[in-house]
Amino acid sequence: MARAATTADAFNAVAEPRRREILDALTQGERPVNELVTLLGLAQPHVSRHLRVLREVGAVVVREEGRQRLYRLNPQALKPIHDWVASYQHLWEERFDLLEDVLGDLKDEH
Amino acid sequence: MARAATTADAFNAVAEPRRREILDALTQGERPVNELVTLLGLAQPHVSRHLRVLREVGAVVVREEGRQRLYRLNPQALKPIHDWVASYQHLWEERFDLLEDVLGDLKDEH
DNA sequence: CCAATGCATATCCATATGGGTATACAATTG
DNA sequence: CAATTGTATACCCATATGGATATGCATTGG
Repeated sequence: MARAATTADAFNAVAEPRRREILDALTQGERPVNELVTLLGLAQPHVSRHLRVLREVGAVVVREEGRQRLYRLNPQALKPIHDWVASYQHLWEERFDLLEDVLGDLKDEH
Repeated sequence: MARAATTADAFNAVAEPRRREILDALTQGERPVNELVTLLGLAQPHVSRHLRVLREVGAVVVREEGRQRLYRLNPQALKPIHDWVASYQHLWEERFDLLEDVLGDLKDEH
């Protein structure tokens, strides 16, 4: 049951490096599958499958144009990830605050 | 080759819902394994394994105290994820800008 | 209408992984 | 020292999944 039914989840979709590459490529704008194949250096069927996963979690949207399928980024799908990680942000930033406090104390001692 | 050698990667560690639960629980502070077992309602071996994955990507740190192992959150490990998603943030916020523009235009027409 | 092009899907193989259960171990307690 | 407690590991099983390759389809060009 490797990663139970988590597939349809943005976190999982983005856990795959290739899929992040695809999303990164799409920040430049809409692209046909073929272009992504060239960019990623992957076999076309693989790219199509990754795109399918991304589609299923809503991270990309397709548009048909002739025999091409133009994929476009749908950034909103990444918001849940952002929200989750953002709730941890203050935790690693507190470190800085603590460090600054310590440095401040050291200064005061002189 | 399911998710090739990605295991030692924060994105992958966090793709598992249970592991996010563990991290969420640790935001309250250091906790022994047993407590996490109770909190998650998972078998102890599973919790230990999830903790191992989290340890391997540096998301948690262990401290031995008697026969207990106290796990503590290491939020810095999540920063790469935050950085990556953050680079998409302006993309979904632009939507709001666009919407506001449209609303503004509608207003101007009246 | 036939060949070519652009994609999606199906199938096969190998492997990573999650849950279950048993077990090994170290530290603590009596 | 024996029993108990807290964890980590080892195994087994089922399944999700990534890459490879073949193939099915629809659109387009000659």
